[in-house]
Amino acid sequence: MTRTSDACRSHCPINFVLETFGDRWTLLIVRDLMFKQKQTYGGFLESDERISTNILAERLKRLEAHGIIERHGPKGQRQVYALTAKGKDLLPVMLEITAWSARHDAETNTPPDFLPAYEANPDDVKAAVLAQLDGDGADPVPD
Amino acid sequence: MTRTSDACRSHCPINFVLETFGDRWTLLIVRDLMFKQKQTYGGFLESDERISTNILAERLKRLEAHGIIERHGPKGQRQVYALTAKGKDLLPVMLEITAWSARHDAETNTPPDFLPAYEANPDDVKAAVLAQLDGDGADPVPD
DNA sequence: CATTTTGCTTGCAAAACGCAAGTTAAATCA
DNA sequence: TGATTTAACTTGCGTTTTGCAAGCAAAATG
Repeated sequence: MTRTSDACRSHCPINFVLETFGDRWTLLIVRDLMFKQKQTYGGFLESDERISTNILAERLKRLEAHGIIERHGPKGQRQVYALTAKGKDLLPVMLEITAWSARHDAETNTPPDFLPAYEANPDDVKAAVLAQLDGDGADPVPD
Repeated sequence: MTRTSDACRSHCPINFVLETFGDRWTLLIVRDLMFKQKQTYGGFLESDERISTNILAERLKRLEAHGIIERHGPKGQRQVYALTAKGKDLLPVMLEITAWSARHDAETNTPPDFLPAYEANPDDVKAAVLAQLDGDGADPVPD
C-alpha cells in the first residue's frame, strides 16, 4: 500500500497534478466517471485498458483521499462512486487532453466531429458533459 | 531500459496521453522547456523536484521518440533540447492544468494574477508563452 | 595540460506493478 | 430457504520500474 499523503515535491502547479494523477491508471478512472457513465468498481474493471483489481482499489482510495471522488453506500457493501466538484472541475483539462490526442493520434477513437465542435465552441461541449453528469439522458461525449 | 514503443492499451484519447506522460516525471520536463527556459540536461536536473540522472536520460529519449522534443548538437556532445510543434501544442493542456492547481492548491506557486488573467483571456496568455518560446525576451509565465 | 564541470551510464536495493487466486457479503435462483 | 452466482475487494508473489549513489568520458576552464 502506498502512502496516502506523499511528501509533496514542490507546489509547482504541474507537479501538483502529478502528485495525484502521475501514473498510468488514475486518470482513466476520472475519464470513466466523467465521460462513460461508469460509477462502480465492476464498471471500471471492464474498461479496455484492463486495470487490475488491486490497482483499482488503491487508486479509488487515493482519489477519495484527494477529494476528487466520493463513495456512497453502506460500508462493506457495493459502493457508487461519483466525482466531487473538484473532480468535475477537471473537465477543461480532460477536454484539452482529448483535443490534443485528436490532433496527434491518427488512430484516435475520438469521433471526427468532436474537434471542430470543441474548437468552435468549447463552452457548449463543457455544458453538454456537465448536463449529462448531473443526470439527464443526453448524448454521450468524446471517445 | 524500457521499450520505446509500448504496446498501446487503447486509442482512447485520455489513454493516449498517458502512454507518453503517465508517470511522475515526464511532464516536468515539458514544463521546464515550456515555461522555465530550460533546455539542457543540467538545467532539468536543477529543478525543485530533483529528478535523478538515469530517469532524466530515459525520459528525454522517450520524449524524443514520441516526437515531443528534439535534440540539437553534435552527437556525444552537449545537447540542446527544444519542444517540437507537437510539444508546443500541449500548451493549452498545460495552462488548464495550471489553472486547476491554482484553483485547488491553497499553497500553489502560481502567482495570484495568473488565474484571473487566464480566465479573462486565455488566448493572450497562450500568445505570451509562445512568443517567449520562439525567442523574445518577454516576461516569464505561470510559476 | 591539470582540474573541474557536464552529460550521461551502470549497479543495486526498494518500491510499485500486474497477474492469479482467494475471501466475504449481497443478490439471484431452485 | 438453502444453494449458486455475482460483485467488491484483499492477498501473495514474481517482474518491472524507481531512485539513490557511484562511475566515466568528453568538453570547458584555469
